[in-house]
Amino acid sequence: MKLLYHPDREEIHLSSVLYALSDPVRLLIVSELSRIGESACGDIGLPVVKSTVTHHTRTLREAGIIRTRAQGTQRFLSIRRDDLEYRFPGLLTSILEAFDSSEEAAKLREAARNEE
Amino acid sequence: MKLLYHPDREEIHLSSVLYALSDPVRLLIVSELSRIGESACGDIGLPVVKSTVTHHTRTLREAGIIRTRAQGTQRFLSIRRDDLEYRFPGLLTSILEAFDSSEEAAKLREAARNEE
DNA sequence: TCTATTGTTCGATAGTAATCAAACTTTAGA
DNA sequence: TCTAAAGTTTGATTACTATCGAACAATAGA
Repeated sequence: MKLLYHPDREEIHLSSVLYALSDPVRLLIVSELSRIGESACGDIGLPVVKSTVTHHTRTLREAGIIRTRAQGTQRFLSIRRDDLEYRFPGLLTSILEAFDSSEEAAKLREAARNEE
Repeated sequence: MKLLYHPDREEIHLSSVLYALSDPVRLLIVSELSRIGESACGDIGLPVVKSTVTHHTRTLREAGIIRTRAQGTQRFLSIRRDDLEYRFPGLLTSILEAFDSSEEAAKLREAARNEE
């Protein structure tokens, strides 16, 4: 397996983080990780196919938002809370609160349920 | 002159806001507006040509982040603080604090000075 | 060893976007 | 009425991206 690149704490850039979080599917991924904690890709209900999930998780990982840990055939994802809080205090919290109370989140979660 | 579209408070969406703020030049525009208050486009020192500024200010306006007021040949820009705070409490503050203390901001401000 | 599971890679498609230069519009003021 | 100033529009370029399906790789377990 390829080595999974994770940027150093100091190499996490605001514009990349905001870009990564500007996609609804990626917001849903992060919101779910925040809600249920570390999870395998496949355990997160998402309204897109596997290869698209890979694309999004790579975007989030390379932006420094999530950490990917390989175990067997699975990839476990978790939020890099400490690093994000260190770099951008309060940012993730306000974004997730806004997302979780949005219509957009509700619609996506429903789309994900219908895909199952 | 065309009518300038501004989304209603309730039509401001998180992903559009994050997308609009994921561009360094647009972050600089918002940061400058926050620092010096309402300003004409041309009074904000930016490292890009006029037509590109128009593009970026339209993106910010259509995302609901800034308001554009026409007066004479000028367009005065200001941040929609109340609407943003209502929709996404704490978000803009944490983004601007992160940006203002970043290397990225320093570099852009220097590039803008050299363009003058 | 064979197979099912989990996720990645690759190729294609269709859409979007950041940038610039050049031409244009609108307005203020001489 | 002319002209200069401030932005906008348009067209071109270049680059990226969200998505899917199909083929692939790696691993756990029977």
